[in-house]
Amino acid sequence: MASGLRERKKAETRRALASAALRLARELGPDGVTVEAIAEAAGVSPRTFFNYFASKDDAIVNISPTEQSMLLADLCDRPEDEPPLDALRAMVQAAAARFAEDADEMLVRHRLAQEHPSLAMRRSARFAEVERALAEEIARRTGLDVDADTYPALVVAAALGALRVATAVWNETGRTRPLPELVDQAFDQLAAGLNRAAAPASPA
Amino acid sequence: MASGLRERKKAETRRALASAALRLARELGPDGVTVEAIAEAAGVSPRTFFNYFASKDDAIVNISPTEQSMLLADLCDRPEDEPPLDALRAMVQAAAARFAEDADEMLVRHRLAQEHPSLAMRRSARFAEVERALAEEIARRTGLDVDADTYPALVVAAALGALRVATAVWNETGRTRPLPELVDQAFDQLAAGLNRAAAPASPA
DNA sequence: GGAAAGTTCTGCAGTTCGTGCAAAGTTGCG
DNA sequence: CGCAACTTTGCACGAACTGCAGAACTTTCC
Repeated sequence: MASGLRERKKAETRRALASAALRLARELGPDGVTVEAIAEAAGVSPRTFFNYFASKDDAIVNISPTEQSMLLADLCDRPEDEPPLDALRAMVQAAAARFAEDADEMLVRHRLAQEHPSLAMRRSARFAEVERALAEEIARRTGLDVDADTYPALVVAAALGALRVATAVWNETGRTRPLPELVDQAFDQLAAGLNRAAAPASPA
Repeated sequence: MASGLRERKKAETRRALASAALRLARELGPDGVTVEAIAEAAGVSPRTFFNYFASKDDAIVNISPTEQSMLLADLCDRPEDEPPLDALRAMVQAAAARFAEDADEMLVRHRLAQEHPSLAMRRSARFAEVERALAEEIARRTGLDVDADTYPALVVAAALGALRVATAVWNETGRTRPLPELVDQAFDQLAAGLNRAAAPASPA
């Protein structure tokens, strides 16, 4: 079995490194923190840091290693004949639910990314890594060619954009509106052809 | 005036560096080429390289320094009362026309990015930098709050996604269909609410 | 319990990146 | 020419990241 002490220690070390990286980055700025400092704060050697994260920025951004495969798995779980945008909406809602669990860390990361665009870039780049796999699944379902038709990659890009935008608004507005509601609103706008906003609450 | 010899030399050095970076990256792989080699191929000192590009990857990807401001300028040139998605479509068409000018280099970069995801990440990250500015312009036009409403950032994300996807399909299919047509198809799909593909040529 | 096998951690050495600084070289202009 | 503004360059430096090989630890199996 694989649930031994070894697995637990690895997971804990990873969390310790990510958490130390985030804390130090907030205190000193992303450029003020070194890998050596992160490793020391987590109680491991600097060399070990690179057994867990490929780069310093990755540790700060900390896209969970399983988040990407979960996105794909959630999409594949949807019924085959469901319209692509609806299947993707469900997938994004599932991801949003996971985000809401670590709401506090998410907020810190969001603020950091606001001030230091390089982190925002790294973050969105992480999500772009799954785009290809998701687009291939949509292509398979629709019988289209992912390399020759615009639809599969486009609908995936729009869906991940909706996730990104909804999360940003959620963080920016201090969670006055629940994240699932924002995700739904974004997907409603996509489904409506993005023709101007469906006014959520027009001011007097 | 600023159109002296100095300006011309700077532009030429920049092109020499970018072109050397791309050629060497194709021959040796992105990791096999060093800044020192790029600088030598361009006939300048390694130190000078960093006066033109912030990183080695930036030189290979080479998003023209003016491309980002051109996107924003093209959007601002559109009439105020035009529907946002239509204004963005025109902006993307203008960008696509610029892309078509350097079609050959574009193709090499596309192939490199296919094989080395880190370059693709850097590339899309470059485009993400303008998202904020574009979203603010859309927010201004629609009277929405860019931080509190999903619509402005969402429609911009979808439009840039359409540009990215259309360009990818264009490169992938060997330019059998003109880029403007692919861009139009992508925007038609967005305007139609992404509800399955508007079949371009259904198989028998 | 204890040895063998498999893994993770760690130190070390080395390459490359990227930056600050100040001197040297170029260009623009009167 | 001669001064001002700008660009290039060399130097030094810290930090990122990688390969390697041995130490330390877990797991497994007897």
